[in-house]
Amino acid sequence: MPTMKDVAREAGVSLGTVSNVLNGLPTVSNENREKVEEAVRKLKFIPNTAARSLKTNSSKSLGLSIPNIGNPFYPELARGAEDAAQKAGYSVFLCNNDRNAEKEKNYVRVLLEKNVDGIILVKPQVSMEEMDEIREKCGLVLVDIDGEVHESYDVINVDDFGGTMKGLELLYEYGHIRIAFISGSLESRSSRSRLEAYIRFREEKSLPVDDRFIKRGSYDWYSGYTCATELLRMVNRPTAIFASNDLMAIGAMKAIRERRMDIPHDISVMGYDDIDMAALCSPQLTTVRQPKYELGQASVEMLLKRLCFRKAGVNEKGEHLVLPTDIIFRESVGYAERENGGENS
Amino acid sequence: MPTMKDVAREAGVSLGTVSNVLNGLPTVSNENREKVEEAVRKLKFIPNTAARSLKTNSSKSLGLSIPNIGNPFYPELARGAEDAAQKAGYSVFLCNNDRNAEKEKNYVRVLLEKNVDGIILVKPQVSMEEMDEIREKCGLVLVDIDGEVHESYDVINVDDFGGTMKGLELLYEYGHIRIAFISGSLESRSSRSRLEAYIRFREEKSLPVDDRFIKRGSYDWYSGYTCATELLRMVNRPTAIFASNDLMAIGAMKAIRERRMDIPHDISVMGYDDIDMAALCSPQLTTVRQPKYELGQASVEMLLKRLCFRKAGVNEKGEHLVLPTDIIFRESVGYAERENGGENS
DNA sequence: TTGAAAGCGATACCAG
DNA sequence: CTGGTATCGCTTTCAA
Repeated sequence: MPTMKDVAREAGVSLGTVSNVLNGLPTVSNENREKVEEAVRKLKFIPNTAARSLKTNSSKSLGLSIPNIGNPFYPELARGAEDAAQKAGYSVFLCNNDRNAEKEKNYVRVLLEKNVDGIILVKPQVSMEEMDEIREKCGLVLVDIDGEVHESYDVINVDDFGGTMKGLELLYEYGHIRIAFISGSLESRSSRSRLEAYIRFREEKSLPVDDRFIKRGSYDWYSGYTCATELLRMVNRPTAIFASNDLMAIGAMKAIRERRMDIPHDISVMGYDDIDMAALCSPQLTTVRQPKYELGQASVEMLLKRLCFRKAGVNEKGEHLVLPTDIIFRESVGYAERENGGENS
Repeated sequence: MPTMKDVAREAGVSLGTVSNVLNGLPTVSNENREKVEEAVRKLKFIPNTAARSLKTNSSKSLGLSIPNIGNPFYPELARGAEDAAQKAGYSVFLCNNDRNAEKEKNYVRVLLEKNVDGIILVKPQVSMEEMDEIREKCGLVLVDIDGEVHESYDVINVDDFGGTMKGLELLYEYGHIRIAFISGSLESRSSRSRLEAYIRFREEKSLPVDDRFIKRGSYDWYSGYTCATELLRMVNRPTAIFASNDLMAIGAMKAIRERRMDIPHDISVMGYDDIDMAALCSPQLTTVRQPKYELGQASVEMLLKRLCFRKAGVNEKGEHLVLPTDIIFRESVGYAERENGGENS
């Protein structure tokens, strides 16, 4: 492996000059620049990032910790992050923690050892103290956090409350009153926000809240399947099911089809996320779209901004971003049957 | 950020001793060991990998280049790779190249700069010369390669030919003769193997090869959809469709349903890969399972083995592994209608 | 504009 | 068993 020294020798200039050329400093004569570039090509020189990193104390790499790469939501987010990072000359370590706090902690440690310049924690599970420790060593951006956090932190969330409201509003416009809600595991803020929106919505519309219409799943398709099965067995069953994510909505549709009911004629289904599968299943799923790619992109951009501040020594206060959602109307939502229309009167 | 020097001072020992403790060398007195460990804890010391990497010329990290993280096949592979790497104390850089040769080349460069110990190229597009250059600098494992490659390379493929044969055999056992085949883009070895298997199968069973039954898709669901649409418009349409991947099979099912036909009663569909979605769609897709997770795992293990050889200076010849496939029988395949049974006689 | 030299933080060798 | 020290490849003063 040729080093800069070899390049310098080959080009007949000094080490410093090679460095200046490589870093694009204008303070090099054209003649020397060409000689160096020539030598670089000839030797197939590749700079050693470890050495640079050691000297500059910056590795030009970021860490991205996500809960579950098996959920199609996250690869999309990761791709957004990766693209944004690459554009800025950074690489990213993708860490899949399987929603396991231990694993997450472990990865953080590894990332810190790798000397990453910053870390993005999606659905972080580490404690406040640990976050503070991380921030002492590198930049930190929190995505989809549970609970409140000091305003000095950089945070990005998606507007779960608003998105759920919009989704429920759509069902309401289609005449649905008996709307069931399949929630995700309530440990996470986003799950709670969605559930809160459901409850608030019923209050605002003065609809009775029947607790039997609220089911608790765990974001995998099978839990959607079982929750829906219970819902369908009720004597006065719902005319619409709002699931907290698409995977559960798809599981619910499966349960519905197995009971030989038609979607959306007999019952409407609405999901959340807009994963690829939502457009692929049949009927195609009407859903609340989360800006997945943009989320990844925005977190990296926010992190990069933070790194600038840190380098400049400014202690800019934390940014708090909330990304909006859209409704994607497809086939799985239709008008409620008349017979159910008067339920509430 | 505390360094080993700080730890040494805090513990009242020398730098060398700290290093020995950190690396678990037995040549340290218990007393000193404890003093050092105490100091490490107190200072929250985290070793700097860049420095270590510079000295040892090993970064304890690997690069994994995949074609498309949006295809659910690859996250699964990536997870297998990551788990195996982590177990051995390695981290992995995930690089998504969007099936773009330029991007892939770029990533290879970045990985080399990062001083990764090895690179796994899935569906590599780089030239032979470039591969050789990579091998000069670090370990290299090729997964799912196109065409032949020198036997000194480490290669892992999945048994596409055999898997396709098994799948077609199943359809045959269910009485299907008029089997259509939707291929992927033929630039890749795996696609070609699957198509070759189809042709061979027809020869072996002495079935006529009707070229209109062979469609060429591009591995995304929409191409499966359009190919199937054409197939269904034929006067003497197929009784079964074998798609080269699940995404296309699912697209095909969509086309079939839109024509109000029943699966598998009117037509059977078979996929390839066994992505999560295959169990989720309805009817559930019968498919040829690829060992995705195992593929990632095996590539890392092979790479690690190669790294051992390299370190030891041995030039062990390349390993060539072919992973087997399974048939996953679900709902989308059924018996062919009698009327078609005699087609071939 | 260029070159020489001092480190960055760890490892590993060798003398004690 | 321990401590001192050269070294990895690069960046970054500082003098020439």
